[in-house]
Amino acid sequence: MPGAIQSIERAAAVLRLLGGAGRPLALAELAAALDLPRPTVHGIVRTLRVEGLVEQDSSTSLYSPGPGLRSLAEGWDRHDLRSRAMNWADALAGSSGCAVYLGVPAGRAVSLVHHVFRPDGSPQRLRTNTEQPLHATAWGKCLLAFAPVATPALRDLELHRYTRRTTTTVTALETQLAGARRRGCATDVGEFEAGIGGAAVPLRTGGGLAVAALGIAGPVEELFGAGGEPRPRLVEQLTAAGREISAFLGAAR
Amino acid sequence: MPGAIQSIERAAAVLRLLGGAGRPLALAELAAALDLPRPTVHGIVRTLRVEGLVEQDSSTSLYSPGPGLRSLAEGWDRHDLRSRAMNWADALAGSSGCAVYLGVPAGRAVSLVHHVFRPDGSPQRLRTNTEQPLHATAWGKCLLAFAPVATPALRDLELHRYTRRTTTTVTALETQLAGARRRGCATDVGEFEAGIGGAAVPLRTGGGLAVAALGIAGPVEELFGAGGEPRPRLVEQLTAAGREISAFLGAAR
DNA sequence: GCACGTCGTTCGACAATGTCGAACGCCCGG
DNA sequence: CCGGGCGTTCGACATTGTCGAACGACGTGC
Repeated sequence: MPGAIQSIERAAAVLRLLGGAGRPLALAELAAALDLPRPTVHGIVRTLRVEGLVEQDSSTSLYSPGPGLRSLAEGWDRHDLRSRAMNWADALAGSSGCAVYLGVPAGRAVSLVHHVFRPDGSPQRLRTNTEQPLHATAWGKCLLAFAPVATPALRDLELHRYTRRTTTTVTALETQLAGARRRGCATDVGEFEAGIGGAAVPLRTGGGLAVAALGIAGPVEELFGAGGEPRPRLVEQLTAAGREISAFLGAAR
Repeated sequence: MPGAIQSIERAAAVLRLLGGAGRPLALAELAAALDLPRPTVHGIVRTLRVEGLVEQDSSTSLYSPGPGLRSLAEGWDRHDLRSRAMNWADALAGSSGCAVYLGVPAGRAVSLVHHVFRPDGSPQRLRTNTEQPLHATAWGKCLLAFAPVATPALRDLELHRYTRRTTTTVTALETQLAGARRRGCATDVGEFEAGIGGAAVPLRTGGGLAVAALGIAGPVEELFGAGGEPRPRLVEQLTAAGREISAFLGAAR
């Protein structure tokens, strides 16, 4: 099919028009400039609006370039992400009673961009801006499972042993990741620090692309039930927070 | 059709993936991440490459975000445009023997971002960063003709009279613009300064969107033949330069 | 050096999919 | 109150994108 895809060409033209004209444009203007019927253009801008690449003023109904364009060009940077997720992260710490971490991929490791202390007043060390292994933490495994293109291939990881429970073989790690994908949530049962476990869910931007992991951490016996499964109440709170942050990052209102 | 357009959604997802992964990606990686057949993804990236939103390394054939993404998000700013067009503008002045201007839309006027003196050594005043009327200069009319969304509607212009030949009615201006569109080149026969004429062609970015006008200026009798038509040799040089700059700004390849 | 795997790419048939005429409700100016 | 503009929805049609199959090139491990 050596030919360009029509609708994508047209969508690009719409974006260029909106960016080039320094002011919000009406649908009819776009349609006239592109020499296309209004319903056709409307379908395109509706899609772009859902993707967050175009905004529509709710009162004038004029269209202008959306915030997603910038993030398309530059990706999400860590500070951006942190400031947007902070409110939910704090609330999650309060409701779950756990420490909360926000991790993004950084080469062969996961970098923690945010850390909320567990709200019980116990002594804790701030872990912001530290790096942790991908294969031994809930947030690391979460990124491996849901953001495969932003993380190294499994066979390129050094599966260093941190505790007795650390996973050190590729195949075992793969089955864990498959389970995490199925469940929508990755876990760590004391694999990095003995006795300290965690659970993490992906944060996704507009297109469903995972860009970060939101995790909670605490004593293993507090996070996990007898069967080794994470406690449903916590998983629910975690996934709910993840969904909300994703919805906020993601374009779709 | 209250549903998103599939191919545009997918294209956006591709762009996000390429932007999110900090490294060039292989086609197969994209296909795997999107869970789509490789030919399907190939069609999408081919289109995006033509649009300049994606680049493909010719040796590794890996895909990465293209330069057009940035210009999508920010449009072309005047300094950018100037630096990119300068080489050709200087050469055009040399070969044509005329002064060369580069104009961009600025509200109800055309703003001159670059000015090359005519190479005959005659005394001239630098016009960079001055504004001139849209309706009375070749570059202004060029923008009106080819960049209608970035310029005001004709009826919102004040058609002020500068010389005896200035066009001061909307209908006359419209027929001139139609002629310019047909010819691909707008002209000015001493309508702003008596005896000084000009000709201008649009500069287009990736999608064919006109963002600036490239013009030459000189004595009317030098630029125009007896019939009032611009001299073919000059028009040819001008359009050739415009094509080359557009190709450089433009995405393709 | 052969066979194999994987890559990016092309071809082509099918049907899913986007396109666009017609029509709706809405707001504004006459 | 009407006429004309807007953004938006509906729906039938056929255009158009999708994807299985296949090709040539490249690199690898028997």
